[in-house]
Amino acid sequence: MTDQSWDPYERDCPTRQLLDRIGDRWTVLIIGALGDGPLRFGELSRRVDGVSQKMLTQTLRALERDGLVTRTLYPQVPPRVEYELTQAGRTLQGPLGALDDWARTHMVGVLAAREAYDLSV
Amino acid sequence: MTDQSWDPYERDCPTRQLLDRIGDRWTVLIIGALGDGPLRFGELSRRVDGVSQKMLTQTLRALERDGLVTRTLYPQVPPRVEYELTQAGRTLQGPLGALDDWARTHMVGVLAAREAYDLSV
DNA sequence: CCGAATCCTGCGCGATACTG
DNA sequence: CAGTATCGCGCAGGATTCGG
Repeated sequence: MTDQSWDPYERDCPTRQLLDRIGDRWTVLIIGALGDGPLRFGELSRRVDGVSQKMLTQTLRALERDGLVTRTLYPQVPPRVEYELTQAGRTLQGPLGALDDWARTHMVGVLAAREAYDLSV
Repeated sequence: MTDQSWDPYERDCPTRQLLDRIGDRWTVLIIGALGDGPLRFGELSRRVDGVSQKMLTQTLRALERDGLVTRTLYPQVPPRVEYELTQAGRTLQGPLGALDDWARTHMVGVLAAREAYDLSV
């Protein structure tokens, strides 16, 4: 063994792969919105304020592709589609919830630090 | 009170603010790299594989501005600068570590689901 | 109601070159 | 070693329009 105790962030490490996947503006918010149970397309777009139809569709497709969300089409007219977290998707709720808690606790301080810094410049 | 149990993701909620802040390719990796203790600029750029000088500087400045990282200049030649997590910055290690653990456990499955999905299309 | 397809723009970010 | 300055492209993603 070497004395290298730190495993560096290589380009293809799991952390990077996850970041590439959820590191956009909408994925985390959509997973959060689905946390309470299945939602229809329209309900989702209302809960995630400001998301465009295109990005909502695109993000949901990606989540479905990765096995984190299921898409269920009820063949009726008008069409009804429901999205729901899979088992795997639900395992993300914990880590994401921790981030959410951090945000509620610390973001005020961060914003204050930012203002103070700007004044000092 | 209303029967509205869900607090929607308004444009300025803490979650969104945090996401706007750490939702880029480098911030999370840099905080992770600083988790073991202070590091110099050059050490950081070696640990975070692929980060450009520009993005490393830029991200570190933003972290300093938000009170998550301190920058210490040792006036000697050649110059020596060390970056270190602040108390507030260290409180992020928990939530970020949880995400990291998730990635190590589940990303393989996600990648597999993705491949399966692509084949089925 | 739920999407797909197209067009168009901003700016994130990498590459490169230069300072103290 | 640790930055700053400038240029330029790629592409995420918003607006809009059309289909089932």
